[in-house]
Amino acid sequence: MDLITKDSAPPPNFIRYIIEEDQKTGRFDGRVVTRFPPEPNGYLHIGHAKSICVNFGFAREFGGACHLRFDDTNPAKEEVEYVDSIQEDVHWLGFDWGPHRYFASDYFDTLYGFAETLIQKGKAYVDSLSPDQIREYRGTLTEPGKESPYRNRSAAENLDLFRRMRAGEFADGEHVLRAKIDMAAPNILMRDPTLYRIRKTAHHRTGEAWCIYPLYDFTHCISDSIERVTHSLCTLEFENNRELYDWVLNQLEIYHPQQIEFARLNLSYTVLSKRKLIELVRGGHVAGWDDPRMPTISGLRRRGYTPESIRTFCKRIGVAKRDSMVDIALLDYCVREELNKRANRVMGVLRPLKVVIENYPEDRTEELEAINNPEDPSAGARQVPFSRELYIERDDFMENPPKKFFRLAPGREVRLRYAYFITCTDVIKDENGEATELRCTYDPETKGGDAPDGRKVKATLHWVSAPHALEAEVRLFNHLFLTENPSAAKGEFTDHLNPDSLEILPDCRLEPSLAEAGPGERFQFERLGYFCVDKASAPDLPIFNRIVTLRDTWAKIQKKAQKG
RNA sequence: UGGGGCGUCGUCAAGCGGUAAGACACAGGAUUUUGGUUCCUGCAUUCGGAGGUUCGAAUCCUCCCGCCCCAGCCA
Repeated sequence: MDLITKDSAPPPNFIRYIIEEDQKTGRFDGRVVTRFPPEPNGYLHIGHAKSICVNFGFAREFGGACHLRFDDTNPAKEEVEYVDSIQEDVHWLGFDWGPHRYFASDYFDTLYGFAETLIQKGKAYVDSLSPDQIREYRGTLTEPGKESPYRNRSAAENLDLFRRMRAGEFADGEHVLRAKIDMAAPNILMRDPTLYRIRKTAHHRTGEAWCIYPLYDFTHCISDSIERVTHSLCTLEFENNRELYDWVLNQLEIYHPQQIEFARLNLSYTVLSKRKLIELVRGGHVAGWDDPRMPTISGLRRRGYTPESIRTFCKRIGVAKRDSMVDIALLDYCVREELNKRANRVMGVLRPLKVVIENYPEDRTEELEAINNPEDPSAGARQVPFSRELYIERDDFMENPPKKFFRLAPGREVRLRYAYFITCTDVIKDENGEATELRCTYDPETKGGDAPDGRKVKATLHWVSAPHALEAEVRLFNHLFLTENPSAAKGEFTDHLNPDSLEILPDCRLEPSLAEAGPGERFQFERLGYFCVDKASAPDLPIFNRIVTLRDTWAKIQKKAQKG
């Protein structure tokens, strides 16, 4: 089912205005070509999802194309593992680049040729300063830099040196190729930026073919040009690079796309920088890139988020130039919204409390009908077994209930969903005074959940028949960080990790129909939240991940009461 | 103190000279065999600040203030 086409039109934003204007004036011959250019040096996260939705979204909206291009110009950091995961994630999100999959490394020959062109035009030179010297010569934010003594080598000498760089005659760092622009430029990026460096490192695609590699500013604009990209959409931190982007293409006098910058996504209670994400993985703070607490696409996928909900989220946050921090509650809302319509309901008890119905026959089992999804009549109904011994949620019983607690308590009558009204008659406790078992009676007249005499109860509880229950492990996830913006907080961002971000409940009891559920299947556990069968789940040890809780008014009331 | 950007509700975000959309969050209420869903209702006399132009300004001008980015042979 392609839900993408059903997505309603996104709200207006400044980039659409630009594209619409270009369409009107016939700029780029009415074409719209965008690109998503990840460097294969890490896993994609929800910040990338925004960029993917923006780029593929505009392409689709205007009947154009969006290229997937791997920006693989730094062999030291890049690996095939990452290109595989990136492709999987983009597809999973629901986007298709069709035949347009490219690698910057495919352009190495062309790039090299353009570099020689620049040299011949006197617009690039081989510099032999050390990295430290280059830094010193660059000047500072307020002081101009000074020119390298090698800046005025002849074109012939530069060409010779550059060819010998390529031939491997020099060691790493001995020479670089630099653009000859202006060492006094107020934009530091224009102070003779480095175009090529020597790196005697094997590349994941080109192997040993090269020992010099082009840098981003030289590669990106030319790659866009080669691919006839029209609108090169990137994040705000590249605003300073635009001047250089334009400079290179102007010197080369080749096709010239327009670079447009928008704000990257920041999400509360998590981090979205590759460096920090890598640190979480390598530091063992999470179980891996696809740990369900991670904001990576693979983490969200394993957790149970749907691609549709992530797309909806990206549409709702909009596209603008303002630095912002989006409330993660909006992401929660987007999944709930979708799963409410799509997920079948089921009953599962996370923290079991035994209940014995004293007046219910010991040898009896009834099959009760339960509706699969009240939001979707076509989802039908199922049978759920009921018997004398049940489990209910510990939180659904209180011996000394406060004012607004409507659930089970001594002497109180409540409804068991789709079953009967029961009344608690006795509480059996352990030596610590902890309730271990409830003795109850049921009213046979209330089968199905309605009392013929019209009497009401204030609560309906979920339950599972003890002898029929499926034992399972359930993993609850909470915010990875305790603070809204860990990157801005004092100390190391890892100081702010939430010690309770993962809670494993090893002894849960679920209704038997769940035995059929396979990895990736999602359900609403009534009154609790949405859950997804984990990829490591097995018949002998079913594992469910909590995607997100249901909205919980009772929890709010409790919190308010606590604050007093 | 150089250059490039950005400042509209708690959080995102429309608005582009005609008198502040929408969403999330939050707060009430109704319906409910999920304290879920759904449904109502409320929530910026004001757009970083101060001046100015105009019949009229969030939108135009001036000055000021605040925040972000740039000194990798990373992207």
